[in-house]
Amino acid sequence: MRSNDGRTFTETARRTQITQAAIDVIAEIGYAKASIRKIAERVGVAMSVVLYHFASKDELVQAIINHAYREAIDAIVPELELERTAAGKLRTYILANAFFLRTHRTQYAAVMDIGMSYRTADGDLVNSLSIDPELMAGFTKLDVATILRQGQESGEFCDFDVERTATAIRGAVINGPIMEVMLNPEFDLDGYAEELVALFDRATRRG
Amino acid sequence: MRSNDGRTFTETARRTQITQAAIDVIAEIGYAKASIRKIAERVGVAMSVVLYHFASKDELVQAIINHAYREAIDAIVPELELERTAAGKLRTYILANAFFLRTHRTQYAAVMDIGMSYRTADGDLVNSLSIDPELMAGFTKLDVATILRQGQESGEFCDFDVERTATAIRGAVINGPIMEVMLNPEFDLDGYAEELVALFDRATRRG
Amino acid sequence: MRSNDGRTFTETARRTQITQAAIDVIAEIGYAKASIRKIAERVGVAMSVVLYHFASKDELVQAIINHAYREAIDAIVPELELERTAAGKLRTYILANAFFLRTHRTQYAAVMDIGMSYRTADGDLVNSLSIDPELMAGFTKLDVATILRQGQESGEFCDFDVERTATAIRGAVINGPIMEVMLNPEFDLDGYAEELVALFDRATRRG
Amino acid sequence: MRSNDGRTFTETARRTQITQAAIDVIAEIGYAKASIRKIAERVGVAMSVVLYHFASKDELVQAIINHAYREAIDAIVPELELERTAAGKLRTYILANAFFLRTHRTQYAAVMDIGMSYRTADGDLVNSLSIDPELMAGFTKLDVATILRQGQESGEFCDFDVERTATAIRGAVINGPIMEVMLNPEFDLDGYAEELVALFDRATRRG
DNA sequence: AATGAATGAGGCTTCATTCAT
DNA sequence: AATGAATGAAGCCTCATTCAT
Repeated sequence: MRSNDGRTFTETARRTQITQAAIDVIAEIGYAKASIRKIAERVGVAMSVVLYHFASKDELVQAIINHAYREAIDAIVPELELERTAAGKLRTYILANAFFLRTHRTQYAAVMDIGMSYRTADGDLVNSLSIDPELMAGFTKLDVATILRQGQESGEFCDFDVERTATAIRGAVINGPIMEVMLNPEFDLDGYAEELVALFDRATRRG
Repeated sequence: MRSNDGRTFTETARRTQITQAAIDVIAEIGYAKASIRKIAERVGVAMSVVLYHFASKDELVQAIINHAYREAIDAIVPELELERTAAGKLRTYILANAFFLRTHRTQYAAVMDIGMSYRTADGDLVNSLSIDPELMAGFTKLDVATILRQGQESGEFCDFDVERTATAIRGAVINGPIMEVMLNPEFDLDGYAEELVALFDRATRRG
Repeated sequence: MRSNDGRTFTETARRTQITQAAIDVIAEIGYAKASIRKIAERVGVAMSVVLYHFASKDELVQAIINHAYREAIDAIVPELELERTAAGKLRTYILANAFFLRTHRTQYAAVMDIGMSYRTADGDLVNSLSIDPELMAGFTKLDVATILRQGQESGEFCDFDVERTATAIRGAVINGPIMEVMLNPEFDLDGYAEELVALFDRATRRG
Repeated sequence: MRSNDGRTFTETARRTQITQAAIDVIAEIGYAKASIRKIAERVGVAMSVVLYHFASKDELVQAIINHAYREAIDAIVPELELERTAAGKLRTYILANAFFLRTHRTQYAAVMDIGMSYRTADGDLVNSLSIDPELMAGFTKLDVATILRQGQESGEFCDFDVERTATAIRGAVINGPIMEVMLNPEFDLDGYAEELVALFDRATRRG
């Protein structure tokens, strides 16, 4: 019996299960120490089972990344599309990211860790890992630069460099709190998000 | 002939040399693949020389962190102390950090990588690594929260939560561009810094 | 419907198909790397199909050997039987072997590779693999020693030790060119065979 | 304390010891099953010791090949150089090879096995393994084609194709008996060699 | 102060084989 | 007749660390 991708139902289930376990393990002990053996132990199967379902550790990492991106897109993009104004979208972008980060802490941590640690055999960084192309479409909709551009075109936002400001927002909305949360799990993400909404409203609104 | 810490000059020189080599290697191939042997090769000595000077890899990592922090403090704190106003200090904080990041890219990359990857044998994160206590003093002076607090007390800055805003600024000034620079070495840090100065001026100034 | 050995036609066909695929794969990547999975992929079936038809890898190897020997016997023995004189048989032995080697290069390569590489779990060499007894009869007819003996009895050949000379001829006719052909696929087997015919004629003829 | 090649005496001794053990193990159980672990066990050290002295299994294989070739050259070439006539050299070539094969059975077997079994990661055969260039000189002197050419030029030998006849001689002198000896360790190599001397004398001499 | 040698633990991966369907 | 899933054993290799010199 086969589902899509030419994969059995069992196969799909196992892959998901392993991917989730991998995320948990990486979040807990870090990518560097998250061996295939430990991931298998978390699932409760032999190590070779993991390699039966994922041809290599690289392929598992890729699955994790795709899984995480897909969930983020599924959680955040619909929220964004409820908003009409750029200001509303920016506000939602910040709040939805914070909410997602709070509810998917381990996933975020795992992806960030992979992002810093993972290198191919050649030593290249992770963006060489091919992201599932169909994700790319949704991915673009997650891009805050698009929101900023819309806001400038509509006259809602004041004058600033879109790309650079987008980097700044990503830094404040994503990269900063990730670190914070890793070091201090008590960090109040929702309060932080509200502060950010106000901050970037002051920083972007016209007049 | 002995310098401080009961270390001879030679000893101190070798330690610095090894620390630098380690930083370069980590920045180049990532912490995960930066073995003691490769670091030793970069210096041009036998692997055991590294372990002669650093009792364990943990101790070397600690030295790297202290080295990096010390250089950052030495580079940025004096700049900050030239400024009187909180707005001036915030501006300088942003610009000096950007300049330091540009001139110490490998160091930054190495520290970030360690920050995400490094765990003690127990699985604890890197902040469990004891930071040289004498650094702590200077370290506090690097804290942007202090600047923000001063600005609110002096009435230069508008009303916002100091700690949260500090996290946001660190995210935009440090965490964000680090990622950006690692993935795209051409990223224009100076232009980015100028944009940030304007952005956070709009976001923090009273009125 | 059953053919001999209590095997259905389908069964026999699959076995032949798998045996052939195995030969090709072994010739291509070597016995050491020719895993059951790769052989199954060549056939286009699941790995377990191979083990459904051959109880173990040992059994598959045995089938390969028998298959190869049978083909060699079928190709060469009839040629030999057309000849009456020992000299004619020797000549034919050399030419037919060369022709067979040229047209069954992969098979030869596979069998040679197995001959050197294959050991049972106990470490024993391949001749411990039971050769299909019915092959033995034909096999004897392939033996050059028989030809030499006939030639000495008939007075065609001069005086030499039969067994030793047979080993020499096999070395020059089979073992040598196999190596040569593996390392240099352009090697002109037919020209070589003609040279051998002349050489062993000079070496064996009376007077 | 260092000997040539920038290697310690201990290092050189260990390398030799490991190379010898590897040859024995390969001859005994075949290259395919001769794992680094088993070789280490034969020496009586930990597996990682082997990899401390040889960066990879490839490097060990290369050392084995070079070792075997060097010994063959050292044993046979001086014998050849004592002879003046081509016929004498051919006779010596055959006898010296047989003697060497008898006294270095395991080495021969190991090299042959590697020759058939060894593939690089790309699947290429062993001649891609770089042979120590300084060996090449002596190696050429081992080539029977050179002897045949000399014999034709001097008029000792009759007319035949040099390259093809050389292949035939190698087949009868080396490849054939190797197989024979592997399958039947009692095979009388010296008797065989004498037969070969006579055989190839008949086959090559003028008139 | 430096270093060569050795080692055990662990990492990823391949493989033949078993079993339920 | 075929196959997907699972698995343990083994393979090569990297690494931090210890020790004698």
